[in-house]
Amino acid sequence: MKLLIVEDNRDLLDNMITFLKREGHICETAKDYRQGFDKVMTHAYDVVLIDIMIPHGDGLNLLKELKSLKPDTGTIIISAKNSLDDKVSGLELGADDYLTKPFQLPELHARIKAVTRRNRHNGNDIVQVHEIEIHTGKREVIVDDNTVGLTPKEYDLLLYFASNKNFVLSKQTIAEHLWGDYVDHLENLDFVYQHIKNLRKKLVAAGANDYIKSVYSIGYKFKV
Amino acid sequence: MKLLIVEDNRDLLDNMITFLKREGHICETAKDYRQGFDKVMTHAYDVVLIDIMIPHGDGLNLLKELKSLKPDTGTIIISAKNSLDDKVSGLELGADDYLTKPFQLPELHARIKAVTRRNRHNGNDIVQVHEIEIHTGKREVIVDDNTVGLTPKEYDLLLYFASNKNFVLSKQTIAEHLWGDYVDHLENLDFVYQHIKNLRKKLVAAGANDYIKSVYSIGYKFKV
DNA sequence: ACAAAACTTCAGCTTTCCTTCAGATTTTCG
DNA sequence: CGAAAATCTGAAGGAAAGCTGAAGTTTTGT
Repeated sequence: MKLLIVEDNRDLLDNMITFLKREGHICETAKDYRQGFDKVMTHAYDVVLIDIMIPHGDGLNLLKELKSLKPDTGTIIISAKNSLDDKVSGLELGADDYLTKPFQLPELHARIKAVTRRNRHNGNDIVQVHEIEIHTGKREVIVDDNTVGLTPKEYDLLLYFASNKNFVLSKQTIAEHLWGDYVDHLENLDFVYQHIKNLRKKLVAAGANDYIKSVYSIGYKFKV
Repeated sequence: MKLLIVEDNRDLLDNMITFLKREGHICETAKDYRQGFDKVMTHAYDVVLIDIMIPHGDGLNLLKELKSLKPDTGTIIISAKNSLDDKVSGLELGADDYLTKPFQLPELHARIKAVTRRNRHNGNDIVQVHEIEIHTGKREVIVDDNTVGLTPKEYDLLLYFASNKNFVLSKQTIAEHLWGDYVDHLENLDFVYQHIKNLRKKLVAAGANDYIKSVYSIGYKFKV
């Protein structure tokens, strides 16, 4: 999952990044309103975490702008104060959840998952494509009652495919979703082949159809 | 899709080209006002990306000239400043969209697609010509509920025809659109015949009429 | 600190697509 | 009608993209 964290407290930011990366997320960061605004306007994230108290403007403003332009982006407000006012205005402005500092990182993670579940998968924990079940809560994939042992990258890849059924995804887009923006500067995206191959092999071995179709010179399509 | 990028920052330009080529687009470039003006006046593009801050003149001027001469060319303004003035004047002068540096390349791509969708296809993702449906998002062509397996060139060719129904397109113009402006220096454009032939054959085999009419000594017309 | 798992790189192989070539067919125009 | 130019066609060669197994590197977990 691709996240943006708008937070100026360096220590907290580092903690969050370390933790969330370990959980398998791609993390981008912004340290103030301006950076946050730029990133938010120019890129798609699954969830944006916004600290209300950030330099150069109000986090609530950023939230408002984000929600008006990209209403289906998940948003979580983070605030130092436990003030009811902030909470109410945050949720009124369209935040999907609200977290008060200090918080436990697993709690944050749980909320991120909950928000995307509500936003992307119609409140459903399980993404199902015919015989393939993706349990997003447990990060587990099941085909015909057998769990398929996927590596993190393979899992992300499958979930990304399943969330974009029947659309052509360029190798570029796929790489960006799984590795982050830095792949733009790479001249070689061949490593994608490996994960496609391994994912295909495991799914087929588990008894699923090979829904991953290659689209010559562009990328792949998860065709159902 | 055929794009022109007017941008003097070499690094940014290279990044954009790499990315957009990977997405299957033909990219032409101009590094200043003069080059941009020449290219724009002498060739046809689906979308022109213009950096406002370019040598030898104002990007907004170029935009104005382009829009007055070829109003249906898609245009996206790129600006380093996050100034409202630029944005307003850019959009007032007829730009179809506006992007602030720094931007993420997928965002750029999304906007290019959005602009052409609005400009060329009446805001529709599906281009339909009688029994032929071109699903631009899925990169899929369907005739009578059967998908037609087209190669990249064939697909581009068909989409180009379908976007220019009933207009005579010269072989030269077609070649420029599919291969880029470098075909100007070629004395032999015979390879176009092949793709026309293959496209015709596949469409007819799928049960469609042969809308591609040859216009002797000129080129072709997609007649509906 | 070690072993296991995951990721990346590399080199060779297969497939798909594009271009070239040579010859046949059609169109135009004197 | 006949010749020249343009177009069409099938087949072959070459180029590019995709696939794969194995080796090397990094990361993870104990």
